[in-house]
Amino acid sequence: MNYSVSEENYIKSIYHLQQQTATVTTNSLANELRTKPASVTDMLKKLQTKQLVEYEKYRGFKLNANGNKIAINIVRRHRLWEFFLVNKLGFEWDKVHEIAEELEHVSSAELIKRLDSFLNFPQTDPHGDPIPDTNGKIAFIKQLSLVEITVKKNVVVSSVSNQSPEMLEMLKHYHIGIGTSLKVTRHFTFDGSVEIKVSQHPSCIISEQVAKNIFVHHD
Amino acid sequence: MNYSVSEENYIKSIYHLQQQTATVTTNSLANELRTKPASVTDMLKKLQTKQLVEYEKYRGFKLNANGNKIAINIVRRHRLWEFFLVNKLGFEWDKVHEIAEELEHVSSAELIKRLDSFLNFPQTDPHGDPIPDTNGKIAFIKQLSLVEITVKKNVVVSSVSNQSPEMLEMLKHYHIGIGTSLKVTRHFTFDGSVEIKVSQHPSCIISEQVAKNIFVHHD
DNA sequence: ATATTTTTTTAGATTTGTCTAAATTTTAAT
DNA sequence: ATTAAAATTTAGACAAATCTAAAAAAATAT
Repeated sequence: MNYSVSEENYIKSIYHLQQQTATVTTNSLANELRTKPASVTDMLKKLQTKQLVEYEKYRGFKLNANGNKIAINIVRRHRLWEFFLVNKLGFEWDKVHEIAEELEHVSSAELIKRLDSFLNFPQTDPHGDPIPDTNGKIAFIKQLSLVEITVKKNVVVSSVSNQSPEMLEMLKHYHIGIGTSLKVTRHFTFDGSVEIKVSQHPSCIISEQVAKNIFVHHD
Repeated sequence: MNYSVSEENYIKSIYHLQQQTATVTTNSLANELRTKPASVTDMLKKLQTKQLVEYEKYRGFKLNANGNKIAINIVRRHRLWEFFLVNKLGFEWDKVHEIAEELEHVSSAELIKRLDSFLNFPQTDPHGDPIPDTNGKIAFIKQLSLVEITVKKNVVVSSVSNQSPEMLEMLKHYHIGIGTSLKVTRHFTFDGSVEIKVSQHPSCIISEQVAKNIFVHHD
């Protein structure tokens, strides 16, 4: 089965919202897709007849197994393209989302298979999010944000949850990117800020607001 | 200005048909786009109000300067993607058209700029067709088909006008691809077939029907 | 030159995805 | 437990792109 760009966007958005709340509401989806609740209701009926969602009037909805599989495949395409854009075309990671949003809808499975191979089967996208494999399996990486890390352990930045240009600017300033090794040297309880040490650079202090968005794993 | 996928497909098809006949008819365009003449008339009115075509009722139509610029840009995108698919992802050249047909509508100019640079500013696509530059300039390559070539001159295959899998199969058998050096050793006047010599391979004879589709330039 | 055929356009309908405004249902508040 | 507020759905409309069938114009054949 093939789905329209619009259908795919709905499926993907439901998938993303489900990561936070098991059941998605009409309003939250309308908000995510920058459309109107009435449009969501219309599309949801369609996705229901296509057997992609479980939907009960006034009760919210969630993807069924079938819908989930399709969502994960879209995520896979999206993240592979993001990897391509950053690592082959040299885009900054805050510029690729919009373009990958378009590329992800190109429908050839053979294309994605070859792209994956060309990129050498990457495990994560430029933001550190895992790329689902062909079977839809998503590698789970136990990650903790900088505010949760015990001091003096060596950790590697694995993802950043806020992907705005403003965040990128800060990270550049702190010399932090995906894969950067660092160490938390101190937690300040007053405002929750943390002191970190990135090798080759002097220690610096980052606010709790920023630290919360930086996820790391032990190396 | 941004154009819909459908509009872009119309613009591109008009452009291609114009290569053969200066003025394009409703029927020929409907045929090219596998749609109905009535749909063509509808869209043509739209393209006229958008100032992309010169259109006179019952009289056929052609792209104006503006429409032409847009068409060439679409062709540029299409051919760059074809080059990528063949030379980076390893697709056979007869498999890439359909996929490039989708990729060409991805709208980021920055993407194409970087893709071009990543591919090292290729001059021609995998079928030997020239890739328009950023300004829409298309390198003109004087090409002659094998039936028009004088014997014993070294020539290089620059394009093949029939891009069917059947043709690709034949070309493989003859060890011919874009860039292949060869020499016409004889013309047979009886059926128009030609004998050629590809270095490292024994001479062989190809039918006029095939030879007509193989274009070469002197090296 | 007139009739026939072909091509093109118009008129009206259809599908997809969206919207506004009104109605309905659920949730929260007193 | 009612009432007020919020969320959701329905009803009906609209734009884009397409279609069929009929009408109009142009090309052609006699």
